[in-house]
Amino acid sequence: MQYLKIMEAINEQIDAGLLVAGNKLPAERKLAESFNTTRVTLRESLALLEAEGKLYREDRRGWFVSPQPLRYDPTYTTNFPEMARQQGRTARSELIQARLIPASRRAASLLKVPPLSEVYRIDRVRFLENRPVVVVTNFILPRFFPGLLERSFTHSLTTIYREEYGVLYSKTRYRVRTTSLLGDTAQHLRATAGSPAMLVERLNYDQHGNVIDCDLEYWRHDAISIESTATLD
Amino acid sequence: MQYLKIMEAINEQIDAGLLVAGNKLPAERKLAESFNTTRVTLRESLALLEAEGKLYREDRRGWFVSPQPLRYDPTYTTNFPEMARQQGRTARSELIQARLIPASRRAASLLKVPPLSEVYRIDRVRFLENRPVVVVTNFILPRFFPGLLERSFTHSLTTIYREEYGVLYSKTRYRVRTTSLLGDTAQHLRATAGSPAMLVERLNYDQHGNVIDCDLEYWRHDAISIESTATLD
DNA sequence: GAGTGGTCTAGACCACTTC
DNA sequence: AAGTGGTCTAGACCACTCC
Repeated sequence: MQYLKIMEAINEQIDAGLLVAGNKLPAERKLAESFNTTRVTLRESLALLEAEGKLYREDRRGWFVSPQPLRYDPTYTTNFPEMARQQGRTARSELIQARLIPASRRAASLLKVPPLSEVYRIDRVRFLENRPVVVVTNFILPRFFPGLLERSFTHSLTTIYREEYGVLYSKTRYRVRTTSLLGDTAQHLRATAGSPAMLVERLNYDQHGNVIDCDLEYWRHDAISIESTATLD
Repeated sequence: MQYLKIMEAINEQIDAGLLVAGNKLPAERKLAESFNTTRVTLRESLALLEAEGKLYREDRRGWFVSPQPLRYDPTYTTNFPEMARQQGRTARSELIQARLIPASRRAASLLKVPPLSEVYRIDRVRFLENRPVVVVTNFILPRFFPGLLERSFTHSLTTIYREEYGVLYSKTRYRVRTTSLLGDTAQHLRATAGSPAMLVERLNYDQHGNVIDCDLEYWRHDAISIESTATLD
């Protein structure tokens, strides 16, 4: 069980601060040599550290030490840059696309509309300290937001909802699962296909109890820690 | 990218119902041969399906198709067997140990007591349909539950709290992260060291607002889907 | 006892990043 | 142009499970 020993050795170097958050590790061949093993075995150790959220990979670019995860409370409406700012982080979003499309099967089932109904779809990538950490896809019911696509998306969606349409989030239903990154989602996050990820799905209601939109969030799983408080009955 | 194609092929067989939840896959060598590749590449595909939660591994026993995940709402106090029953699942718990010990660093920090304060520690494994899916460790403040260890643990902790000590859960603070299974935890779950996992930490308060206990739950990550509803302000 | 999964070796080629 | 990570091959041995 070499690979466990190598994992522990690298782990200790991280905890001791010899490997700093955000920094790149030496090349795999060099690491393999310094641990006196082959690349295959070394990569097993690295994959383990990736699973634990201590390291992450950028496709073809190498291995990096994971920064602290962002604490994410699904019961808050706070927009993303604001949430990041409260934790002393630097955040920004990039729009991938915003279009009117026939709802995907998953979106239709969440929004409880017939399959292929037209909905707005907005895709964005969000960055923490210039690292892409989450791809967010919103599916939005057009009847509550006529002309939404003509707006600019420089403000957060919640702000546009509130200020231009008088719509407030009042309730959210969320689900969290682990999955892996594939295709475009992986690419936007600079991840290798198959990297472990966290999927957060949310279904949002307005102040009148109507379902207004849902979102699918694919997170680099080391970048997020889901935290919340609940009052029980 | 053979391994993606193999992954898709196996995925389709699962979706088509050719591979049934809970069933074992053919031996790795046979699968490798039938996909005309080597074991190393095949195992990459299997690991990917494991990351997605479609397959799971039992250490040295082979690969199995994952059953539906249990929907887990951290804001409910419902005990585990009851929660499973409501979803038509068969559940049981096994006690690993129950002792009075000096609090670990993590437990002391969560419970906000000095390091090495004495606390009860109760470890249990929980099964769904005879598959071990989660190792739960409770750290309990003894001053609220004198003589707790003399009780039998045939009932759920929440029941003992309520009926024998008049203590009710009123608030819970929870945190969800991905991690990997190591050491004893892995063994209790029949998992290979390094298997992906979901860590749920909870800090529980009684009806007077006192912290009474905390728990660390290491889940086979394919066995759980965290779902909840929140009302926003 | 046969077969299986866990682990490891020692290479190779390619496409991409980086300089 | 050099170096790197992504992917793949073709083996091997051991400890364990299962019959």
